[in-house]
Amino acid sequence: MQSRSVIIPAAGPFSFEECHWFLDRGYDECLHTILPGTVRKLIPLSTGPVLTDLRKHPAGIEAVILEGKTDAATEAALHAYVADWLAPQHDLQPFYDKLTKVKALAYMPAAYSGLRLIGIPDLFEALAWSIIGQQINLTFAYRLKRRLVERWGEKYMSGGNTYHLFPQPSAIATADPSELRAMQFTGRKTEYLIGVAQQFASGAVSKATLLALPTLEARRKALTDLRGIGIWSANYALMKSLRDETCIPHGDAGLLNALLAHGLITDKSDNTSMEKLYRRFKGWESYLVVYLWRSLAVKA
DNA sequence: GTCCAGGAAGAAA
DNA sequence: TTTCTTCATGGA
Repeated sequence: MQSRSVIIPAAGPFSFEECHWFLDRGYDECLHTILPGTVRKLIPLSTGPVLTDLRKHPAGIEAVILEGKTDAATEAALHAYVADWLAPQHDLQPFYDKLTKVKALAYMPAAYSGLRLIGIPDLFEALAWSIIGQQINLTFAYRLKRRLVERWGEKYMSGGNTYHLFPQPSAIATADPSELRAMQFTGRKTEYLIGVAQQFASGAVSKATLLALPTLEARRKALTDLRGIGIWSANYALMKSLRDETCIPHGDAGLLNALLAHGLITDKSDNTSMEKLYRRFKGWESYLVVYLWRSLAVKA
C-alpha cells in the first residue's frame, strides 16, 4: 500500500526540530505522539480524520498520510491544517530583527531559530484547554485533558495503538457533571467546560462566528462573555486558535517569570516596562510571548 | 508543611 | 475601579 505525502513549504528561518521540541517538552500529551524526528497525529479534516506523520523536509515539512483518505481534497485540507497548526510558511525575519534590537533578547534568533507559534486550530479545544489549565500546574493539566479526551473523544485504532480526537462540543455539552468531578475537575472547571461546550454545540459561538466579527476587540468580548473565559483565556485563544499575532495573555505566570528572568521588568506589576517592551514588538506580540515561554525551558 | 501553578468570578473596599 | 476571597489540587 502506497503512502501519500504532502509537502508544506517553509519561508524564512524554519526549524522542524524546534517545533518537534515544543510539541514534546516531556508532558503527557494525548493528541499527538512524539517519535524520533516525527510527530504523529490523528488530524481531523472535513473529509475525515487522517493519521499523519510529520517530518522534516528540505523544503519545510513533509506530511505522510498513514491512514485515511488520500484524495486531492484530503491532501489540500491536510496542507491547510498543517499550515494553520505550525505556520512554516510564515517568515519570522521581521520578528528576529526586532529581537536583535533588545539586548536581553538578542540571543533568541540563534538559540530558538525557526520556532513557530504552535497553534490549536480547533477553537473549542483551545478554550477547553485554557479552562483546564487555569491555576494548576501543566503536569496535572495534561492529566485532566487526557481523561477528558479518552472519555469523550472519538477513538481510532491503528497498528495496535489507539488515537484520539479532541471531543466534540456536543459530547461535553451533555456530559454528566459528576463524572467530570470524579475525574478531579473542580466544580468550576466542570461548569465552565460544559457551559462553553453548550455554546459551541448550539452554534451560538464558533470560529466562524468569531471571524465574522469586525474587530479584534469584538472577538475578545465575544470570548470573555463566555463564563469561565477571562481576559487571559480570550487572548490565549485568539493567539493559539485564530493566530492573531498581536494578542498577549497578560498576567500569565510563565510570561511574568520570563520577563523577570531577562531583567525586562523589575517586579510582576511593572506594567510600564511591559507596555514599553510590547510597543517595540507591535504586530509580533504573540511571537514575543512564544519565545519568552520557550526560554523558560532548558533545551534538551 | 509551604508555595505556586500558562486564572476566573463574585464580593468587598 | 481596584483589590481581596474563594475555588481546589498536584508538584516541587
